[in-house]
Amino acid sequence: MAFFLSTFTNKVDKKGRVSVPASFRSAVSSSHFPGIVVYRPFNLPCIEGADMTFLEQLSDRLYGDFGPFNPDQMSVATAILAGASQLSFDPEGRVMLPGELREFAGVDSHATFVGLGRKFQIWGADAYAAHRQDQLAHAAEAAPKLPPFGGGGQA
Amino acid sequence: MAFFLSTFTNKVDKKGRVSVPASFRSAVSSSHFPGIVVYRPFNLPCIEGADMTFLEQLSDRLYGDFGPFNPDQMSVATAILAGASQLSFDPEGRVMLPGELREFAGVDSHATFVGLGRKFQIWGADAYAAHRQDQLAHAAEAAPKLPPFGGGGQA
DNA sequence: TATAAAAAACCATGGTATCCCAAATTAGTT
DNA sequence: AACTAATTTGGGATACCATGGTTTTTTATA
Repeated sequence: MAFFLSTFTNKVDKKGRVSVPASFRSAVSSSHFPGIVVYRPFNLPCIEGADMTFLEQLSDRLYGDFGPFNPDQMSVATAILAGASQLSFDPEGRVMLPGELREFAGVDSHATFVGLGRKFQIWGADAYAAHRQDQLAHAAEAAPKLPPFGGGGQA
Repeated sequence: MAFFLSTFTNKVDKKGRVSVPASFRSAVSSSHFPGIVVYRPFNLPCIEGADMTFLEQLSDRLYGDFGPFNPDQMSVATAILAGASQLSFDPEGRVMLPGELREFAGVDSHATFVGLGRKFQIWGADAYAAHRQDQLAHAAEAAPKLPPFGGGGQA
């Protein structure tokens, strides 16, 4: 499955197109759907994205464990899948971000792509600066509280 | 098998025709039956749909899990399979929703297609807004109870 | 068989997204 | 520093999609 690293800020043109960072594009290129999938996260004012495999796994896992008619499963499916969009690349590697998500995340002239491993986030350039400060401060005190990783080593 | 994402609201014209979102159409195009199958769900005032493969798989699973003469199996089969309709597309990609289901779901001037992975729902535009609020609230408390899946957590 | 009603095919249109080509910027090399 | 390659950005032309209406075919009814 795709893996996303690093941070990139690209322009949003007046048609609403944004270049997806080249390294993100090559990360999803081997996926079933050659593009990205974006959705609205529960708690943060940003756009979240991943490759299609990520969402298919989520969906199939939910259906598989509970059958297609479990209320808990359906609510999570509705929350994430219903608000998600498949975005395919144009020949230059750009996508069109859905207007609803752009508004929600406050992405207007610039979009900041933030690699977070199996998924990534897209922020309005200004909102991200503040968010990053928060996260750095929080991480310093959260890290010692994490349980040990399975293999004994650390990432 | 077909995979449905995102939410689209389309108009129902006075003849009862609705455009099925293009991405849903291409999702079912490789299926055995080149159209959608709709049925009345158990608990929700909406129409549910999927591709033919989904229903076949549901049927196989019912028979497999319960045997072909189990009362539970029969009631589920009767509820879903017996009331299901195959809808094929007109040359422009529209279908006619069965009147009975439209009434049941309160679908009149607009139909909201909600992608939920392997299946989707069709709601009256107004009823869906309320439902989505419920689902988001419910999902927030249901999500932590779900088992983790590969990739390191959900939104 | 004739007629009405319904369903299906056909055609036309506005709006939007996508493609295609080209320029500008950035990164990497020699 | 100069050159080359890759990536990002911009804009005009094109294709696609949702929608509305008209005509033809089918089905049901008298």
